[in-house]
Amino acid sequence: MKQITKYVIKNSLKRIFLYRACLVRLKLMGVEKVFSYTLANETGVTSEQVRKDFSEFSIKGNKRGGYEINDLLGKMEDIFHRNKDHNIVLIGMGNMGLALSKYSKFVQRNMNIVATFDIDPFKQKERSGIPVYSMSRLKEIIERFKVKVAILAVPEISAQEVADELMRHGIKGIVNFAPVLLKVPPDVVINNVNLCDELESVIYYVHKQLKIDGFKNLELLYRDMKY
Amino acid sequence: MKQITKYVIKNSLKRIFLYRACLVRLKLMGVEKVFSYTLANETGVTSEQVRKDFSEFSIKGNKRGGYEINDLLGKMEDIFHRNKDHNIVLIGMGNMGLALSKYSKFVQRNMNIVATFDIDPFKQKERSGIPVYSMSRLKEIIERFKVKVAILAVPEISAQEVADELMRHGIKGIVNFAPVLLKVPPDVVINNVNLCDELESVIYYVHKQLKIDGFKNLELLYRDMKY
DNA sequence: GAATTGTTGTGAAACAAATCACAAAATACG
DNA sequence: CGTATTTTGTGATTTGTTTCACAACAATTC
Ligand SMILES: NC(=O)c1ccc[n+]([C@@H]2O[C@H](COP(=O)([O-])OP(=O)(O)OC[C@H]3O[C@@H](n4cnc5c(N)ncnc54)[C@H](O)[C@@H]3O)[C@@H](O)[C@H]2O)c1
Ligand SMILES: NC(=O)c1ccc[n+]([C@@H]2O[C@H](COP(=O)([O-])OP(=O)(O)OC[C@H]3O[C@@H](n4cnc5c(N)ncnc54)[C@H](O)[C@@H]3O)[C@@H](O)[C@H]2O)c1
Repeated sequence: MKQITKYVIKNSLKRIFLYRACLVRLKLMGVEKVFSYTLANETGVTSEQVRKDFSEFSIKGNKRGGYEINDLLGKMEDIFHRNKDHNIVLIGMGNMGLALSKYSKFVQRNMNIVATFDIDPFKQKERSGIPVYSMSRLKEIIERFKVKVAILAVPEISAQEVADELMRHGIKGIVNFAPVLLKVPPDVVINNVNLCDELESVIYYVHKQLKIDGFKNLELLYRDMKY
Repeated sequence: MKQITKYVIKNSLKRIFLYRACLVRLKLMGVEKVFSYTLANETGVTSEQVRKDFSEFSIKGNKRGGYEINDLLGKMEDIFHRNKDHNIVLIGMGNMGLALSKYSKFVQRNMNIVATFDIDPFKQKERSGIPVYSMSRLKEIIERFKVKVAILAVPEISAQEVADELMRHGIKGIVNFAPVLLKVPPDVVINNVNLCDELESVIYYVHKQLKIDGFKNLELLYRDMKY
């Protein structure tokens, strides 16, 4: 049965991403050990939060000694299955698809866009090193590269239809840039990225602050801000 | 004092966005009234949640009669300050910036990218109808158009420096695509969009599901999914 | 090697969000 | 007009998350 299953990324997981980015930076700077409050300062959370998050993912440090950055990063690689490569397909080579296909950070994190697809024959040529195929080759490529995750950058109107096809071929996770809620069975993970909403919510909070500043009522403001 | 102030968009606000998108669709289909459970079904939440959210934003319906779609949309326009236009600047006309500058949905929602900026002289010409200026004209444009919100699509390394400049000229909200935590005073709203993390977390949840499926342990799975 | 210091790890407490349960209101129907 | 039905709105309850407080422990000092 297909239904709407919005996927909400847990805050603790989001924070783990922050810690990792921070650890990578510290490591580059030659640092070898961190304390929970170091990470806390760098990422804008509290040190208890850091330790609680680590405990959720069963990461242990040494009392008084803090955490070994290498150990931590190793643990996190395990958590995120980063020890192996992940093959991704990207559907829709329009403005957004093209930008994403050129984004080097994906590869740096072992996420390889192995192929991209578009319905438009004019777009079906190699672009920035990654092949652009016609939709008819979707099944073949997904199977060949054992792809489980797709990026969907097609127009709103086609998104559900394309998602259905992806799932027929075994895709289990979709990052969806189209501003629609896809209907999928509960075992498929959908992560909706809605950039209009992201921009609009900043406008919302900026306006709220401007208004509140006028009233000198800071309490309300901080209730909606999290560190 | 500059510090890290991550901005977390409230879940209730995110849901209001969902409701609105749904209402717009229903209106196009000629529907005039909705019940909380209609919206709930369409957006994958519960009907109590819909009503609680509405009550948070002091939206009232009529008992038995449900809600008038036009009323609701009007209320929401107020909430999001959509009755007036919002001028936005975009810094960094690389891959991502170019895609964003061409995105028509921003304009449809009264968010106008009035100008874009890039440090690279080769990029400083008109592109897809929007002017691309050199950074030296930032102050002038921000003041002329009373811009309060910016989109930041410059490389990681320059992000903080550019953010500082934006804030010097009065910018109060930033949608930041660079994978760094910007240090800003607490009255500035930062919304970090980290697409690597978004993709990686889908991989994370997909893997978790695959593993859990093997164990036929669904309980754990659903604890991390929210509707 | 005992006392001191600094840091982790985690139960308990406080806080926040979602769900439940139902009274109140509006409408429909006999 | 009164009874049944439907849906809202919201207190009460449950569930989830963050912060607090401190015991446990490792390292350091004397
Ligand atoms: N451009 C942006 O900055 C931006 C920002 C946020 C969200 N989005 C969303 O991302 C999606 C893509 O946006 P865009 O600006 O790249 O649009 P676009 O029109 O430039 O690109 C869409 C691409 O999808 C292809 N396509 C259409 N139907 C298809 C199908 N059935 N199968 C395969 N390919 C198909 C088209 O040929 C085109 O190349 C849209 O849903 C849009 O709302 C875009
Ligand atoms: N391309 C993507 O799909 C993608 C996805 C997610 C995040 N991002 C992030 O978005 C940002 C931009 O990515 P991109 O792929 O467009 O990179 P890019 O290199 O294509 O574009 C960056 C642009 O910023 C300009 N620039 C550099 N320094 C500047 C400065 N000090 N002031 C003004 N302009 C400056 C450059 O001239 C260039 O045009 C990066 O931080 C990247 O990590 C990109």
